[in-house]
Amino acid sequence: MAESFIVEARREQIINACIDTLEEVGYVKVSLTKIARKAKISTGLISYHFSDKADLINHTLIYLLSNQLDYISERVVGKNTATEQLQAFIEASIIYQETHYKNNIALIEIIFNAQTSDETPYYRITDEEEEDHLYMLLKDILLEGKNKQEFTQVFNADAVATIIQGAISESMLKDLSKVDYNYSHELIKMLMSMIK
Amino acid sequence: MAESFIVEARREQIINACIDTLEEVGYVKVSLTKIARKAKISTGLISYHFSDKADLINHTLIYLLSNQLDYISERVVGKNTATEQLQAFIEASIIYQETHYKNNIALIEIIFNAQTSDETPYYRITDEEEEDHLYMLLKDILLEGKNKQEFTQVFNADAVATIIQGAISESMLKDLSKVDYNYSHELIKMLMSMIK
DNA sequence: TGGTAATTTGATTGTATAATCAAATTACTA
DNA sequence: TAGTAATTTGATTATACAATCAAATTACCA
Repeated sequence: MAESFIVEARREQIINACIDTLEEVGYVKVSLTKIARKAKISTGLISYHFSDKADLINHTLIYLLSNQLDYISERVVGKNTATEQLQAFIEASIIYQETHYKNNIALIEIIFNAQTSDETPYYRITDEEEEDHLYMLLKDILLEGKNKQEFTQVFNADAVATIIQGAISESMLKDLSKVDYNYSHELIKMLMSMIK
Repeated sequence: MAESFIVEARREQIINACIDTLEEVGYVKVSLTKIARKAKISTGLISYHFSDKADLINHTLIYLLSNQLDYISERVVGKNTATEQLQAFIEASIIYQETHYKNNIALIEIIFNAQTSDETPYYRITDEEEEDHLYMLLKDILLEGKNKQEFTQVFNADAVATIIQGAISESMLKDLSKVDYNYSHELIKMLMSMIK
């Protein structure tokens, strides 16, 4: 359907304006008026395509998460050993942050501010249904490495996956370009001495 | 001065009401009216004691940070070896999160939302003047351990300090009580195999 | 080409907000 | 005790916002 194409293009345009505005002014000051101005459309048009502000934010979150997941998993699959996969996972995660700065800021702004309809902030949700795909991918790599005897140290895969995710997130908040060492490289080196 | 005492007590009361309200409704929905209601005072009184909303948030942030720093450093000093100090640092950090849940939520809400007068979010500030006291404490422990040959592996203290801070922050977002392993214990074990 | 449905506008409505301030109350001092 | 300063109230002001909707415009099909 031609209409479906127009609708999809418009929705994506609005989502991108939402990302830009989030990066510029932050979640607290984001408004439909500002998003509309950024997209050069009227405010009513946003309401036509999204049921309300929360709906727009939700779709923006989904868009950002799937972008990030695609980028990283593309670079992990195809690697043969768990060691190479783990290395690719870390490198891709950190490079994604550097090359998709705007997306990352928008993601942080949403995760630390948006709330579900029952007022629970997203960051306080414990993934009951294991919906954190990146976490699952990471844990699978660790378990596979254990199975195949690539990683010979005794370690708890959940704990190590959490440590790795934390180490990656933390680097998001530091300006790595202003640092005199290669964080990605250091992190991989340290990790290997932990599990190999 | 008697007035100074009253003023200090009132300011602390308002700061505590601010923390409670942040934890309950989140930064986006926090308002002077709600904080005043929580403290059972009028809105005007907040304006009398703080120049504006940003000023109140700033003082609340300072209060939260110094509380956390005091708690952790109290448990680190007195330990004799760098190994013990590092262990105490990690244990205290994680226990603080579990026992001061409300403070931690309020801290997250502020750091990921408040902005300086030139609109820069706090979390995007690169600590130019090394004002992150916890980071400095952690890095000092690592360097001391290196100096005293307690930590014999080759490692970059900045990178490892960042990894540790990330691993601790990440655990803040997981409900550790719903996990079947001792994260604090696993983290320390993994770390020691990295640096010892 | 004409007509219907989809898309888009922008003005309007109701609500929440931060900050101000005159007036009331309380604390302190001489 | 009287008077002055500090503290506190709550109504008011100005501003920003999300959501709605009638009207205008555009796309599509027969």
